[in-house]
Amino acid sequence: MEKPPKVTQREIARIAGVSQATVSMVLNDREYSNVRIPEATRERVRRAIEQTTYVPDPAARRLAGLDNKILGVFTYEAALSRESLDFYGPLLHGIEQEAERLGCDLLFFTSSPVEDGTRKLFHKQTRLRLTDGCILLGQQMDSAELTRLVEEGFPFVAVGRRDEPGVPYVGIDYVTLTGDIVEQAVALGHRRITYAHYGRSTPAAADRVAGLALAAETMLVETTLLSTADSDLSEVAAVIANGTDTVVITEDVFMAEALAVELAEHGKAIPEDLSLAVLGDVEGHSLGGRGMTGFQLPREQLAAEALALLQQLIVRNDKARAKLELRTMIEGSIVAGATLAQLKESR
Amino acid sequence: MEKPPKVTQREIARIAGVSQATVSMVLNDREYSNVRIPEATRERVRRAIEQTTYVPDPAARRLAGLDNKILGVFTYEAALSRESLDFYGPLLHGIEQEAERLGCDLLFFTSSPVEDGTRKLFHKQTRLRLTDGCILLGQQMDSAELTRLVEEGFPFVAVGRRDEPGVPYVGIDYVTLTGDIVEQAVALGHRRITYAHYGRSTPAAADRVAGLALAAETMLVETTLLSTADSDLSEVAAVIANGTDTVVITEDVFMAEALAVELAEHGKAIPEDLSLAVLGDVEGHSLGGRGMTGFQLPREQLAAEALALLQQLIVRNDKARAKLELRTMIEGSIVAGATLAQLKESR
DNA sequence: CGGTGATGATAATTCGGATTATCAACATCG
DNA sequence: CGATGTTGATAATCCGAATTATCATCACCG
Repeated sequence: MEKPPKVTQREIARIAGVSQATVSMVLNDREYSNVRIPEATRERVRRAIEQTTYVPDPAARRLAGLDNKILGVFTYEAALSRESLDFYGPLLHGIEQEAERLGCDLLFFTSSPVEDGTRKLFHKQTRLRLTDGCILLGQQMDSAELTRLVEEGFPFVAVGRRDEPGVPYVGIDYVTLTGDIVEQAVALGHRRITYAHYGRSTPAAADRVAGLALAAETMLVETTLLSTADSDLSEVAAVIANGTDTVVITEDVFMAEALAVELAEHGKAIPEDLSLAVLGDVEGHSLGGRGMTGFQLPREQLAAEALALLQQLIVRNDKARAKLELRTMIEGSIVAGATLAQLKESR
Repeated sequence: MEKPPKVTQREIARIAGVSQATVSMVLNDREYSNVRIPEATRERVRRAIEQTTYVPDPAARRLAGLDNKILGVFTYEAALSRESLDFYGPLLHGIEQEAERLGCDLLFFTSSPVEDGTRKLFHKQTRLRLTDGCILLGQQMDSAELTRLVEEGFPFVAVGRRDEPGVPYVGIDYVTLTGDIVEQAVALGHRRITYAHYGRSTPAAADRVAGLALAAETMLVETTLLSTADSDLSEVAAVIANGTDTVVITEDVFMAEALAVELAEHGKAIPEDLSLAVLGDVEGHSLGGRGMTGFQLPREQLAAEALALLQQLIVRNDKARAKLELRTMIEGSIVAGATLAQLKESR
């Protein structure tokens, strides 16, 4: 009751009548330069281990330079709260599944200190180095931190496209998806589109704007950009209601829902008076019983691929690593929905 | 680009012109037996650290016997899948919040091998020892593993009441809650109750049965127990429909929903023909627009208290630890709902 | 019988940081 | 002036496992 004397290799060695080094070699089943251990001895060691409750100390293994089979999961804000789970849930699920497949444990950096509303990856007591590598999730990634990770050669993968050079990532191709939505709007007769967005400067947000601009140019569509960073949502709604654009595209489903309410107050019904599409995942959301037009994003796959890439970065040596494709874009798909409708001739 | 030579205390020492030992002592701001370090030297070391990107290696710290500020989270099945999240979500949220408060990271043992459908805590490569202590979640806890943890003196806390001696836990008082439900039924005129359960042998399941028995005896109520382990749900429904009991209590909300469907086929409406109550959390669930009668369980608080207790087990020395209350029961509350109704006189 | 390999296994070292045991240098006291 | 502190800081160890350097032993060969 008083002493839980932990079992070490030394203890195993004593029992089996061999040296600690022998125990280590049997355990890892390795053949070093000129070391040979006959089956008889190996067996003796194995039996000694079975007699006890020996488990290798992961800290010691790590210190000695071995893999730990621990992958870090860093989120720039709390990931497990009810609200965050909407976004992080599928990602975490994908990560958990893939980690299970790889035989890795997951370390969540919940202790990271919060500065300016976002967690800092590097701090005086970061347990980052305990992991073999790390997955980064969140919109608020800090460029300086990413760059430092690259410089230090620490294995990591960002979920979401990033601009910083050398940063490995797996992202979603919003440019193409956005183009597809515009194409659909055009096919339904629309020529004037308003994009209501948050005015964020993340790569994903930039890609949507870029996709929109590209599609507008190709398909001769006029676009109006309204940012809720400049004016609040009711103002945005007023501008739309008084304008002549026939389609409203929003950055995500939450803005779509809020905007629809505002527009209704201006007497604009969707999709009768105005079509609506969302440049984000719309699964499980609907507007007045109508399915929303938007994206279906393979978040679980996204996360799983990120983890798989991370694993590759960890296990491959430098040469093999150089050949890896560090940046992957994944295709999402369009959810037709019913909020983007044929343009009425009546105009 | 080729060499990320990690910064160690030795390197800091070289820069500051002191010994590694001095660096360590400055970092931990400790005063050993007869060691004194003047402010001037401390400052020199601190500046050297600021010049570099030094961060202590957690593996080395751990090996040297210090706290790691890492708490383990062990679940007996995958916790982050969409279905599991129903149950684990609030618990994990509570854990995350409390961990953040305590400044601890969380290690999820996703690599634990699955045997007989449930994960094993102990295996040849368990990273358990990397953590300062561990939280156990899930219905399927393995008695042998719990006992071994107790024997080894490893700090841990189970979420949910356990029978094994010496196991610290934080659980929900199902006995009292169940009694309250019965009391309510009696107040509404009911005297004959059927309890439909899964026939599990977990402590929580046993507590519900015990609470029911206790209440039945006190309040002179007749109870019938039906287990879906013995017969399937439609049979259970048939027995209930043909019987004379006026209240059905189910073990959880899922069984309640399924049973309600079956009962409807027998022409029994709830609560007109039969009252229904659930011995589990009913938040967010309803039956044909009617709120369910059942429990509201403070899952987040439960998890947070478990983590707080774990932290106490870790930081206190043996003596102080002996005085700790290792077993805590938390009170949930009753959700009145509308599926448990006044008994019609017409009988 | 001395030399040369192959065998089997161990002692010694490393990893990075914490802690203990020791020591040098200088001050103070009687 | 020598004994005794006091200050300041270092060398040496330890933690547990991985790996390298070395060393016995015995067999076989010429």
